[in-house]
Formats: sequence, C-alpha cells, structure tokens
Amino acid sequence: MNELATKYDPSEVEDKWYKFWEEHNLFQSVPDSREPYTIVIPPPNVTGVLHMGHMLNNTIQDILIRRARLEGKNALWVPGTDHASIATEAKVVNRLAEKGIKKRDLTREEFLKYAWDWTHEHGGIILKQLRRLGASCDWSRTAFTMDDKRSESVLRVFCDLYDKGLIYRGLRMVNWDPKAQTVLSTEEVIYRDEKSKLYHLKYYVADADTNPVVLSGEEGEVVHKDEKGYYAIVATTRPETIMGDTAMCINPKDVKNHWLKGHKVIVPLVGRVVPVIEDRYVDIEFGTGCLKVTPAHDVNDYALGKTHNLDTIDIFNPDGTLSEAAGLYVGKDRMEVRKLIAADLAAAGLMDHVEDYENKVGYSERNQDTAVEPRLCKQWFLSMKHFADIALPPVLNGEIKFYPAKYVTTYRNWLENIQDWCISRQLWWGHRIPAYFLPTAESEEEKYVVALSAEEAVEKARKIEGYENVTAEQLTRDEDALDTWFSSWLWPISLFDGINNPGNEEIKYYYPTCDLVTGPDIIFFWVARMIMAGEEYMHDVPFRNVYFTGIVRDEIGRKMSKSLGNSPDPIALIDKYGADGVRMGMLLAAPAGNDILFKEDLCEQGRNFNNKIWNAFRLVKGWEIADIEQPEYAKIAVNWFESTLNATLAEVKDLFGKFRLSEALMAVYKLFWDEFSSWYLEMVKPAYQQPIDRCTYEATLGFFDALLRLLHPFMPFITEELWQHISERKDGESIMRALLPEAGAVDAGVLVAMTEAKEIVAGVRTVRLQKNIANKNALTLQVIGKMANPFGAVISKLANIDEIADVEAKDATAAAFLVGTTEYAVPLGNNINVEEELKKLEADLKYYEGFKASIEKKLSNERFVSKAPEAVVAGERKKLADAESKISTLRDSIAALSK
RNA sequence: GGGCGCUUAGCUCAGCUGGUUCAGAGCGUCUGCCUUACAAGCAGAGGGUCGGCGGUUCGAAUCCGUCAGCGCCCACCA
Repeated sequence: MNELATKYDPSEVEDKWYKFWEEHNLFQSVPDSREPYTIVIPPPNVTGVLHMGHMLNNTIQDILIRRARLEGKNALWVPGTDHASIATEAKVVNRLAEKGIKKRDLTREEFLKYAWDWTHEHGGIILKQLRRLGASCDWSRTAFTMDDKRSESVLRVFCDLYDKGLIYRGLRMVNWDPKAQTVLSTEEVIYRDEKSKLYHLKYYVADADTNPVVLSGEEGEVVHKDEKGYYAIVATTRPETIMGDTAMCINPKDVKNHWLKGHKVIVPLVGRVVPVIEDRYVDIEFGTGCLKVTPAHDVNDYALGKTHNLDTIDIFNPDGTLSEAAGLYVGKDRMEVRKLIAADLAAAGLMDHVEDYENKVGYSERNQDTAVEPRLCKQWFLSMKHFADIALPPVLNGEIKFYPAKYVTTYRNWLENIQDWCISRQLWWGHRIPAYFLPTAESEEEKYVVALSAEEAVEKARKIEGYENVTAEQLTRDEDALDTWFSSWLWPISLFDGINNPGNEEIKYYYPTCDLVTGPDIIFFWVARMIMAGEEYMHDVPFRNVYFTGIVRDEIGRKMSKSLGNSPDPIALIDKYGADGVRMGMLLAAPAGNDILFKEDLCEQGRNFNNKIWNAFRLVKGWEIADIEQPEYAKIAVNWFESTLNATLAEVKDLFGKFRLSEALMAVYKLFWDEFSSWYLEMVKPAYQQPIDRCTYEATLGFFDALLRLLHPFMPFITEELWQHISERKDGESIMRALLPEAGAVDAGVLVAMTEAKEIVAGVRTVRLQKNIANKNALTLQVIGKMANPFGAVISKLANIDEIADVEAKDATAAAFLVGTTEYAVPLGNNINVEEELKKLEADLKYYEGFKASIEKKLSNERFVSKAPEAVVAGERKKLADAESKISTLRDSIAALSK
C-alpha cells in the first residue's frame, strides 16, 4: 500500500462505490423477519435542484439509515418527489410565457401536457444529485405524489372524508393570490412588517344639508367641520378599497364620535351614501375611532357586514385589477390605484392627512412579492376539529417525540387554535377534485356529487331526485385541484399503498416509519397533517421521532437564498471536498434544531479528517509483519485502546438515541484522531524500518475495521474504500452489510492510568519544547518517591525516556512538573535556567496556596460541614490534603534550587 | 398583543435533576517543528469574574425574580 498517494482523492472512489452499492442492491429493502427501520424522504419539489437545506436534511437521513443498517435492522429509505402544485404550475406558466403562450389560451389538457413534459424533462434532477451525496435510498421505490398510486390514494381519501362529512364546500373569506390566481390556506400566507402609509380620509356627513347635524353637546365629542360641511375622518392603509365601502363603523361607547350616530356619510370620490353603524369591534383608540367597512375585502369587515346586514361589493378582478363594480380606475392594478387614488383624494380635498405607518401585510408563501388579497369565494374545506383531536394526544403523550422538544408547544398551540383547511386551489397541476356538478338553473343552488370516477358520479347523481336520467356528459367535473399538502400528508401511508390496499404486507411491515427528518417550517404544513392522516387511516402514528433540522444560514447568519447569492452550489462543494467531507462539514455545525451557520472551512475540516483516516491507513498497511514477541508497550496500548473504543461505542450509541448527531460525530472524530492516531498508533508504531509483531498488527487492523464501521454512517465512501482494503473481501461484500462493533467492557482503571501516563508524556514534551531538546535525544525521568503509573513502557517510548528512576530528591538541575500529587523531573545537566525555573515554581506555589486557602475557608464553615453531604465534605478534605502535598513538594523544589 | 427560546473562550456550541468528568469541546490564535503515515500535518501553550442586578442555599453557569439585548412562532386592530 505504500504506493498510495499521501493525499486522499475522493473523486476516484466515490462514483465507484456508489455504483457498486447500487449494482449489489445494497439500498434495497423487502419485508423480512428483521426489525424494520424506515424513513420516508420529505419529497423535494419535482423540478427543484439541490440546495444546502437538502444537503443537511439528507445527510442526516442517510446517517440514520446507514447506522440502522449497521445495527442489523432492515433499513429502508424511500425517495420521491412532490408535484408542488403551485410552485411547479408557476414555473410552467413562466416557461410558456417565454414562448409567448398564455395559460388562459390553452385547454386544461394542453396545459397539463406542457406540465408533464416539463416534469419529465427537469424532474428528478434532485434525486440524481442526492446520489452524489451518497444517499442510500431504495431507488427502486422512487415515488411521485402525482403518480398513479399516489393519485388514487388522494382521490380515495377525498371521497372518504367527504362521505364522513369532514369535507365541505362553502363561501368564505379566503386568501387570494392574485398572481397565481388561486386561493391559499392560512398557513401559506406569511406576514411581513411593512412601511406603509396611513391615509386619513374625509367622509362627509350626507344628511347635513337637509337635516343639519344636531350636536349632542356631550363632553368629549370631536366634530370636524369645514366649509363643505361636517365630516368624519377615517384612517385606512388601503384607500383603493373605498369603492367597496358599504358602511362606516364607530364604537357605540366612543364619546368623541357620538355625533355621528344614526347619520349617513358619503364615501369620498365614490359619492356613495353609506350608513354609520355601531359595533364594539371598533377600537376607540385607533385613529379617529371611525372605521370604513369593506365587507368584500377584509376579514373583519366581512364579519361586520354579516352582523349588520351590509351589501358586499367586490371591486377586484381575480388578477388584482379593479373590476367594473369599482366604477373607478377599472382595469388598473390595486397597487397602482392606491397611488392614484391617494393623489386624487388629496386633489379633491378629501384627504385630511397622511402619516407613515408600519403594519403587517400578508404575502403568498410561494410568490413572496405578491400581497395576498382577502376575497370572498366558494371553496372546498376540510373540517379540522376532528383532526386536531386525534393528532394532539400522540405528541403530548410522547408516542411521537420531537427533537428538540420545544416544538411540542408550537404544535399544540397550532392544533388548539386550528382553522379549517382550505384544500382547493384554482390550479390545473395537481389532483383534480373528484366533485361533479349537476346541471342546474342559474338561480338554483349548485348541486354536486363526489365520486372516485365519472361513472360512479353518474350513478350517484341518478339517485338524486330529478336527475334520474342524467348522463355523464351533463356532469361537469370541478376544475380545481387540491392543495399539494393534501397529497403529501398521506406520504408515509401512500408510499406503501396503504390507502388503496389497506393491510397489505408492506404497509404492515414498514408502518409506522421510525424517524422523520425535516425543517420546522413545515411542522404545520406537513408534520402535523401526516399525524392526522396516520391516525385517521392507520389508527397509528406515522413515525416515532421527528428530528427538526435548523435553517442553513451563511456565516453572518443570513438565510441562504438565490436572490442573495450566498448559497454555495452543493455539487461544486462535493467536487471540491468530496461527499464525505461535505457531509461532515454539514453536520459539524448542526446540533438539532439550531440554525447552522455554514462556512466552507467546515467542509475543509471534513476533508482533512478524510485525509487523516487515509494516512493512518497508509501507515498501518505499510508495516512489515514478523512473528516476534509483542513488546510490553504494545500490550498496554492494545489493552487500553480496547477500553477506549468500547467507551466511545457506548457514548455514540447514547448520542444517537438522543439525536445528537454532531456530538456523536465529534466523539468519533476525537476517537480516531486523538486516541487512535495520535496516541495508539504512536504507541504501537515500530521503530524505523523495523517490523511489527503479528499480534499487535492484527489487533490494530481489528481496531481499524471497527473504527471504519463506526465512521461509515458519517462518511460512507472513504470507509468503504478502506474497509475493502483491510483484508480480502468476497465478491459483493460491503461495509454496508457489516455490523457495528459491540461495545464490550471498559476497564476504568486502565483509562485513568493512561490519562495520567499521557500527562506525564506531555510534561516531558513540554520540557523538551521549553529547553529546546530534540525528541531524538533520550532523557531520564526521575520520579520523586515511587513510580506508581503502570504504563512506564509507553511513557518511555512516547517521551523517549531511557530510564525511569525512582529518587528521593531530584537533581538540582532538573526541570520538574506535577502530575496528580507526584512530582516528575527531567535532569538537564547544565541546561537549566535556575531563575526561570524558580519563577515557574513560585507561580505554582502561589496558585496552590490560594487554592488551599479557599478550601480551608470552606471547611471551616460550620454550616458547610454540617449540611453538605458527607461525600462532598470528604472530597474537599481530599482536595486539601492533595494541595498540601503539592505545596510541600513545591517548597522542597524551591529550596533545593535556591541553594 | 400572546407564546417559546437564546445570551458560557476570538467564532460555533456542550454543560441533565445545584457540590471532582465545573468552568469544557471543535475551529481559530500563539510558540516550536518539513521527526520517512499525514504541513490537509506533529508537539506544546495561552484564552471566559458563564449578559446585568437582586434573591434562595452551607454552596449557583445550573433554581427563582427582574432588567437589557437577540431570535423564532402565532394573532383580523383598520
């Protein structure tokens, strides 16, 4: 193996092993007698490309799945993609626009053909990219939320929930995205603080001329009057909606506006006369306490409109332009109209004043530049009360665990205040709603049936009175599609066909899945709803643990985004550092739930670690083996490392159980780098050009093998590469099929003694460094008193000590150091600087005296001695004794040197 | 406006139910080394009154209160 390069080159091995794994079907799983371990991938958008968030998320999933495999479980990671209804449709619309084609000029079928073409062309790129990362998904199971099985599942569920009375159709105030021209669920609206203006408009009292305002004369009334008459001032951030005003509202308890009671006011510019209504909803303190009421375009106003029986005037077209009903500014965009009308109002003297204002504006989660418009329309809803009831208990009682646990509160708050889910979307790309409308007269209320197929719809329709002879042609299927999440909430079930074929072998075996790894941003969209669907259709949770990853940010804490250009290309990173290096880089800074501040040098650290492993392997494989006796130091080393390895195996297992993966990686990293490479290998390493004994060599290879298996989940490629080199492997044999080493016994005494031995070695090395003594010059180590450490052989080798001598007093010319309560000394001949040495000793003495004083103070405190547990008091006494012993040693040294 | 969380070394973080794994880790920094596995490295070192104040306690990074700063989620005040 000496011909191996001094630097590890991932590019040469990663592709090779990925192909190998695939060819040998090592990612595939079929039900068998082993314990299943299942993860379903959070399906990325079918036309998406890999970003750093995916890298983090999928690295974690792959670590979990590979670890489970090595634990002997039947591990299955199911991949797939999401049709991402609104996002994908937007992309297709844009692409068509580039070709000069408008969506509305196409039929549904034509549009869908484009969409499918686009999907086939650009779809699944992300799944290919995941392979570069080393993701060990069972690709033979790759699913798509809009493939046949998943589509059928969605329709079945829709019909079922409709039959159960949980899906209903109704006229509601919904969130409308004027760009995508579809409704959104409340979860899809994100609110942002925005600097805007608060316009104060004059609403003149209408009946002032004929029926002059009678001032009540109440104390505190605020009356506005100018040459044109009396007026109220209404504050609004949305002057463009005044064309939809059908009332003005005051609080009945608002004294300053009592004079307006019972009057009518004129909507400025529009000229419409509307009543002044009274409702306690109005905040007396806000603005002037006068609220314009626009029932068609504001949720609260809608509620007011209902209570007070007001007209509803919808002044917007679906695309956000003003409709005919507005009467003014028809055809112009709402945002433009805001500016125009503000100017016109001012010009007409109808603007009292304008002030700067900060308020929250809702934006579409998908089109973040488009303000959502509240709009009244008829949509399909899923009644959520029932689902909240079934989804809350498993999380509260710990059947499902969240990591970190703080999200349990978030989850509960949401479920306890849940609103019905608007599931219909005015989109074509998606699962078309299986509702069929019956022919009705214009004035009649709509009639429909919900059915899995057109044939079934006809059957159902014919059972309705008056429709006994209805034909398929007379039925019109709803044009709308379902919210994307209405398909992804079934993912853990539909992947195993558990909706269409309940109780099949696969769903029985793989469900519930084990761990879910996802971002907290979709806890409501997806996680909560999967739990709902799981409880509803499987009467069981969909997963046992949810690991919420953080958001990947750049080094100064900004969210990575395309527009900021601060997101590295994951594939370029893999090219540069290797997949193993990048995986490690991702994980190093990613404690569960914490945002990760990604810096490229973390990948560099990962790459360096690869290199370290690689070179350790070169060393071991370069040794010549001989049948000679095992030296004492090697016996000690092997014995010690076995305990160290066992301790780490247990630690790592514990950390995995808590999903503390970065800490697990760090434990393995330190085990390999510090304990194995820096200590163990240096201990057993034969002298230059000398052979190693067979016994030590084999133990070392065994350790290496164990370390590789322990490392494999984190760095699959390099571990496979080296594992294959450790010994002759049978055809098709892979580290993926190996098992993790079992954690054996830990000899605590050995660990403690070695820790001490290491300190002694470090002590000698420090002396060497300070006195500038090269390592090749052997030294004598004096032990004042008696050498108690059993690992003298190791100390001698690592510190290049040719004699360890027990002495009563050290040489006057020795440099000394303390380990524990024992003093060690290295005689230096005339190499010593007495002054310097004294200074050091004095400083030590001062420290220990201070230390001793503080303990004495503690022990002289009667209440401490009487109230603290005995063990603690005993501990303090021991500390005191040790300190005293050290002090006396130091005093002796100082005295000796001062002579 | 509610709810949750955070503040520990230059950076990123760990420190569970208060006391020998309590002041830690990784990276960075500094010093000395091109020592034949590795300079993508080796050896060694320095670095924090645990955000401020107050309280409980024999004892507080850890528990309580309060203030300050930061972050996230939820909410219909125009």
